[in-house]
Amino acid sequence: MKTAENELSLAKNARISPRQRLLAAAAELFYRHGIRVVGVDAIAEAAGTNKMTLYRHFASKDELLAEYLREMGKRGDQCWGAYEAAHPGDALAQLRAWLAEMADHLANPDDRGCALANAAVELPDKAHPARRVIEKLKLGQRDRLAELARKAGLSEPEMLADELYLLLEGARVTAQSVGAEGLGARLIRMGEAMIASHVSGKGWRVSVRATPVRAGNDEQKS
Amino acid sequence: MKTAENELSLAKNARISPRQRLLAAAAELFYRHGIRVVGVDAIAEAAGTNKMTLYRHFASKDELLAEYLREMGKRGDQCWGAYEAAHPGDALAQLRAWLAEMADHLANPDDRGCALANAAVELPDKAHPARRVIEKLKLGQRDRLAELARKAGLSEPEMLADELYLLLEGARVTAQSVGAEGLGARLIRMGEAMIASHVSGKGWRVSVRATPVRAGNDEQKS
DNA sequence: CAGTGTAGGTACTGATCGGTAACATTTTGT
DNA sequence: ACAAAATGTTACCGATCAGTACCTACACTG
Repeated sequence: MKTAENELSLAKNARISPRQRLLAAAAELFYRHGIRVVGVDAIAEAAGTNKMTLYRHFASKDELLAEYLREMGKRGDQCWGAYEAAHPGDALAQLRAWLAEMADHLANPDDRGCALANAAVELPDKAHPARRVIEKLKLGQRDRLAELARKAGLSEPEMLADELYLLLEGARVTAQSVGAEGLGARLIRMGEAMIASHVSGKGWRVSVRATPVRAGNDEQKS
Repeated sequence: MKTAENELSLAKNARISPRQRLLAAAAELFYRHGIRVVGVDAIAEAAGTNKMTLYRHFASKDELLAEYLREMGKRGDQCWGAYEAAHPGDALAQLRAWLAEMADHLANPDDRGCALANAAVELPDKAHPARRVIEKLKLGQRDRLAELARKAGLSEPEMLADELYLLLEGARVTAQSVGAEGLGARLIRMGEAMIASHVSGKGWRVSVRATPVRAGNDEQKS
């Protein structure tokens, strides 16, 4: 169904290597429908090719999955690069840009949360090779946050990174299970408060001014 | 493997109705291994019965799944009852007991996070009947938090409930994707700080003291 | 032109899935 | 004791799964 646009976007017509088409199709399907529910046939068909070509480029579905996860990690890295480009040298602004974009993602009804976290939920076997990829990438994301917090001169950067990270993960998973009603605004408010509590002084023992206190309109959309 | 105890706990020997045995087995397997990966045959076998009996009690796997989710909701309710019993009338203590127990769950290596959230991740189709169950139960949990916060006389109880809820969800999902290393302590620290910021005054514009002021036994169990 | 490697296509394996039919057996209520 | 209900057993259905064998078509390189 609706293969029309897919045919145009990533079918063989385009001069893109089958491998990349397969990866793009796998990313789309894995993220949208889940890992276990998507079969290799469906991926090959969505990529405008067939199963044999898939198995010529990837040793197994698990390896394709690992590649997909690595790709998602790279995609996240590119986002960080964009923040760096938008606010060169201003680590704090980059951090806040990240927060704003994450809140934006929440509002998107097509968003299915974090691909890595979802994959971890679908792969309970901790010995699964993809789990190592997930762990590495997730720790990398947290380290990015910590590095940014450190560059911004915030106190206890690792602690702040953990706080922001937990907050974001909670928001993303909550958006999936109960919906994203006004969650973006709440995420920003809480995240800004966390950042503010680390601007100076140490730890939580500091007065926190979250959002501009203007009462009344705390539910504004992005 | 290790069917010995299972045989004793939920096989037909025990005078438990097949329906309850099936539900218990489904809960165990769904939670431990995931929803899509566990087949009805495996559930029936783990319950010491067979597929036909399963289908005589549940119209479909989806309905069994919905019942399983409702059961998890009930189980959570019983926890709340325990907090109420442990700290009768003291809503704040109940809230903190909840936080401590959640932190405890994180440390358990067998913990697989929130069954409802995991199910939501495995069921991307928002029209799936189980999604309504998940949403209702999740909102119920949040409302419990808000009610407790209100009873404890904390400011902006709904806001605090959201904060604690996001924090907990983030911690649980993070424990699954990257591990629970020292996460329980961090959860308690952040949660206590959130609660403290609502003890008086309104919103974030209040001085926050993270760790409970009364030094000594802030780690007390339920 | 010949040779080589990549891609597409078809058909297959063996296993498992959710769900059902038909029948035998056990438990239960009275 | 007897009938009715609940449970157990086996076999089956159509669909789908991950993965493979085998062959053909094309494009590039010499």
